[in-house]
Amino acid sequence: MARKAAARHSTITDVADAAGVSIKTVSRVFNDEPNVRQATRDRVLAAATALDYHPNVAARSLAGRRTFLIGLAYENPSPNYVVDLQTGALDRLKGERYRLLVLPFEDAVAASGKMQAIARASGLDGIVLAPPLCDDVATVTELEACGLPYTRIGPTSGGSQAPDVVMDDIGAARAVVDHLAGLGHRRIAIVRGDPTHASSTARLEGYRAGLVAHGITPDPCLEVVGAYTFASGYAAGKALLAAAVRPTAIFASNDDMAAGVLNAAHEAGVAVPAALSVVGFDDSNIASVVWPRLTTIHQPIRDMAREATGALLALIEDKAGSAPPQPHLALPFQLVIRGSTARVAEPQA
Amino acid sequence: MARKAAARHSTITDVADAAGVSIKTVSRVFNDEPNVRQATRDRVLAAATALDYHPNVAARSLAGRRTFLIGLAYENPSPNYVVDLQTGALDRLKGERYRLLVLPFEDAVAASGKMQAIARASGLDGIVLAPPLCDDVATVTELEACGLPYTRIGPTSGGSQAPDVVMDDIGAARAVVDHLAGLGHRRIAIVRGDPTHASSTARLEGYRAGLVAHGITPDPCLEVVGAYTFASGYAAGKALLAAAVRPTAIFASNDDMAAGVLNAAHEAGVAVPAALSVVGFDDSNIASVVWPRLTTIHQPIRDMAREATGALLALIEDKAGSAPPQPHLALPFQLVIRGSTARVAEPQA
DNA sequence: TTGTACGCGTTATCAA
DNA sequence: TTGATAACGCGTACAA
Repeated sequence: MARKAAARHSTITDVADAAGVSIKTVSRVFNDEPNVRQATRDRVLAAATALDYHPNVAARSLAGRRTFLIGLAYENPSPNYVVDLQTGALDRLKGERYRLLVLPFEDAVAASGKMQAIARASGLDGIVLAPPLCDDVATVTELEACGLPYTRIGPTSGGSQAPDVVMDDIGAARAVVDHLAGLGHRRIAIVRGDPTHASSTARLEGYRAGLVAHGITPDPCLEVVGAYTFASGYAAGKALLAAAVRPTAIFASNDDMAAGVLNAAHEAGVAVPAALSVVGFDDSNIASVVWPRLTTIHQPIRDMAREATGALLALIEDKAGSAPPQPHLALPFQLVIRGSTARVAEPQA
Repeated sequence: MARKAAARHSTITDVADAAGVSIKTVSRVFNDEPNVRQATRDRVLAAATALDYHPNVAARSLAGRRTFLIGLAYENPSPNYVVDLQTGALDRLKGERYRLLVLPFEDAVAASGKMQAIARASGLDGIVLAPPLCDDVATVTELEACGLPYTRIGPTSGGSQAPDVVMDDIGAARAVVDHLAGLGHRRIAIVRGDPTHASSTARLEGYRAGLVAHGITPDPCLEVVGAYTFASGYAAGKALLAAAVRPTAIFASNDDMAAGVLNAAHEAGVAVPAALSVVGFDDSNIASVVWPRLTTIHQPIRDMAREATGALLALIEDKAGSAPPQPHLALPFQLVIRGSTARVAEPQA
């Protein structure tokens, strides 16, 4: 197999010569700078097309001191969530010169303190931090210190000047409890997410507040810890359904765990939603795919990623040092009622 | 908010000065080149650490004529599949200097013929082509012509010199039918995938061959076209179950569609697997999350992506022009039997 | 509106 | 085992 010796690509000089102009003019054309006569511009473009010229990314990066590369850092076990994140970011980048590097981490601890090194090694102009890295203190302070532009998706912790996009997790969890209580449920259990994720705590808080608002005293026995994975939800469901007094409703802190609860219920012969209501969180793909389809909180992950990416671009382009236009953005959640919740069978006193 | 003027990073020159050597020596150290005395190497490394030196990616790319960036191009509606693909590729890249750019396409047609431009605009050293782009003639011939290194995951079409990693789709589909026939099923339906994907055709072929091998005549009424999406599987399931004579088993060409079939069955009050067996394909996350869990074909997507990425690296590094060591690799599938299949209720003559 | 000259931070060549 | 120096292709002052 003869690998052809990849005929050297034409450069800006070639185009300049062919068009009879200086390289600076070619540069102007390709950077949409003003002060180029239309005729000249056309000539350059024609020459470029004829020569199949494409600006060399590396040279541009070196001379321009920017790589047009941004990173998306996350640590999440849910494929649906991850793809939504990526889709949102990529969406915003469409039509821009920026490219996206995905940076999945096994666990946030592994990334802690190494983000700057990673950014430099990868040549990033900026980073979008998704949960739970957005709440990692070491990462945030490091980024803050080295001046690398970054934005955060769904952070809970403060201590950062960076723009972020959030959703009201507490309010959303309350809305879940409202819905359930409205259906007559009083023994409402929660399956928490990974405790190291701030969202896990926020949802627990909203859950408790919701209960209290409905005159129900939070019961520690009804709060079981999961890990945002299907398996952890399954285990939690099994445990909850094996209890002497079963809950009539289970609120899982994400859809994957809710699916696990659903499976546990099926195995135990507990009918959903007739004998047990189940609620998820995220409205990821999985929520519409299990049976019955999950009542859940729609979290606008794509939109959040899109906005966070947009804010990052603004930050990067912002040479003047003027404050970013939208430092903190809150996107609304939405309770999506599907088939996994119903009026409680035997209302309890 | 005072954006700090990002104190200029130290360069190779700084390190060279600090270590009392030439920049070439520093370069040698950072590129693991031989012929550097250990003492010198240590001195350089110490200086680099002290100065917090990180090689500039852009400069390396420009001078070295390689970006250490590879692309992963795909067009797939299933998040699970996509994440598996990415994970496999990233896996292989771990510890390497290469970085990964994800290139999702809305539809292969949009990418057709533009791959080279994209590669150049993104500064790619090479590309991994996942289905269905791996079978796009325009893309392959274009890549072949411009000499950009690429490898393919699961291609069906030939006409390419590039290394690829495949799985025996036909054999896998036959194995599904074998399993079903072994359980006494004779009215076995298939939900096909997107007809523009080569895998769809291969699985259909294996399905038919399997039937014939068991003395069953393929029935066009039992072959319905889907699109590899949950919704299409749901629709297909509804149609199949509404027929006068129902199939006793449905083989969906991927898990997402199988989940759709499952939902249709639940809605129609058809018990799975008691009254209907359902089989998926891929063994993606979704297969273990629905109820009952899906009997399916485990497709080693991560492994395939890992191998294809490895082959790409070999191709890129291969300056000598020697033939790639493993041009075509076939990875084995595996039939995973779970709860969605069972012996047929009323065997038919 | 256009062009000249320099620098960006490496790798590569060749000599020492 | 090391080093001087020329590319690499493009952006940016500054000049014309």
